[in-house]
Amino acid sequence: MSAPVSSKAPARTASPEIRRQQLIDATIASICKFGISGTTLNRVTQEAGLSLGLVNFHFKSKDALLLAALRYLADEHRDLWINKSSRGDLDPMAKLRAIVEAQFHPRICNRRKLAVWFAFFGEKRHREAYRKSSGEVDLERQRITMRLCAEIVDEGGYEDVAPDEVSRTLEGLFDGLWLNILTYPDRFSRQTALQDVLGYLCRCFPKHVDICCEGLE
Amino acid sequence: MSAPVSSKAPARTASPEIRRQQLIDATIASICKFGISGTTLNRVTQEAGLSLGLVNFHFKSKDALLLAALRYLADEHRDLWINKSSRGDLDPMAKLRAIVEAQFHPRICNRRKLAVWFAFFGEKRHREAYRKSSGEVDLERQRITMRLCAEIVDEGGYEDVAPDEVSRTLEGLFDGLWLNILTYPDRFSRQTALQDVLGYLCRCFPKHVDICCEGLE
DNA sequence: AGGAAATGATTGAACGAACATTCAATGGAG
DNA sequence: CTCCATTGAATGTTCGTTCAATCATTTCCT
Repeated sequence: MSAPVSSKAPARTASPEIRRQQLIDATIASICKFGISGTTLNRVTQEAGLSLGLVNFHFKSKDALLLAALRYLADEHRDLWINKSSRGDLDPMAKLRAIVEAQFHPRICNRRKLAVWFAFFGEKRHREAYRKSSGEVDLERQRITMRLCAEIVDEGGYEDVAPDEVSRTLEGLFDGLWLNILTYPDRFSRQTALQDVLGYLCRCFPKHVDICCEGLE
Repeated sequence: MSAPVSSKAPARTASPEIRRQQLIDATIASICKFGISGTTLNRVTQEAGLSLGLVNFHFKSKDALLLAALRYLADEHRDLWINKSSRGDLDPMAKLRAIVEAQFHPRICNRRKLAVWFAFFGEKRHREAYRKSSGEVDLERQRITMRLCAEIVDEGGYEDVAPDEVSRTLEGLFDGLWLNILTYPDRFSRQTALQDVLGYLCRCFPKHVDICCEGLE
């Protein structure tokens, strides 16, 4: 009856890993609602149901907590496309499409998480923290899309397509459509964004149209 | 000799209009360096060479100052394309190109001002202020590009081009390329951005290629 | 196994720095 | 003299960080 290890026992004390994740989740929720400057340690710990002092125990400082939240999102995003884009059984266009779909996957592309990305983009100080922490992921993705485009150009003999131009355009589309989904959700959605990016790729690589545009509309 | 109205007289007192513009300029400079949350009234007035109390005299509050700075940028931006896009002597593609060129005009597309845009995008509270203050400008531009695309489609008989898709893609490219220019200036520049957007339009409207891509590369 | 020390996790009050805003006093122009 | 612009010290609030005290769990000894 007084079983202490019951399934619903809230566990007064828990492992650092669990507490760190709880705090990261609460930080993401708080940044979405109040922005980085409005995210106080009081709010984060309240959202997590923990006490104020825990943040500086499990993290060194507020900045360290913010960076941990950013790193968590960056890793979650990268995991979504890095596997498919290196699988040997997929052709270049399928890999490229996998990267695009990862960009607008519901787990990544939702108001809660988009708000965090743009919170870091919004101030020079945090933007530089972002570059140091996750800039390599962006560069890696751009390099991969550029290489995939080069392979597709070879396959299809697209002489008028410059892989570096396409890769830059894709990077621009990813961020810009994210921002518009966040700011104008009534005009931009995950679905229209996916359609627009794949539509662009269809114009670049029309002979691959059956691959890149299947299942749309 | 003791001329009081000399050219270099710093003018201890000035008209509200001048003071307001001084404070707006200083605010833009401060937001670029320190972000919105790092923009204190002390820093703004110090940057402007004025005293602390002047802000709440010429503006109601810090928020009102921020909104005035945003409105100033939005108007400056809109002025750059609204005229050309409604001139009767230009064909649709020339108008469309004028809008694209305004987006990456040096007066608009520089680190100082891009930083302010994304400062407002970075937090829910400021993002909503942006929507109320400048959201209509974005909607207006998207409507115009959509209408221009429809006219170009009629001209060229482009049956496979959907104007709403192109207008959404352009909006995405504008914001996303801005962000990448701000974050990765070594990989993205005004020049490459202009080239990439016009390159996209060339793929949509290949029969207008001579118009939209002239003078590039 | 029983219990006591040791280790680790948790709490929230207290502190000092930074901030927006107020306002009484001062300055200068007309 | 009157009115408007200007000044900057003072005020009250908010926030990150610290830390001594408390609680829970593990370890180790008998």
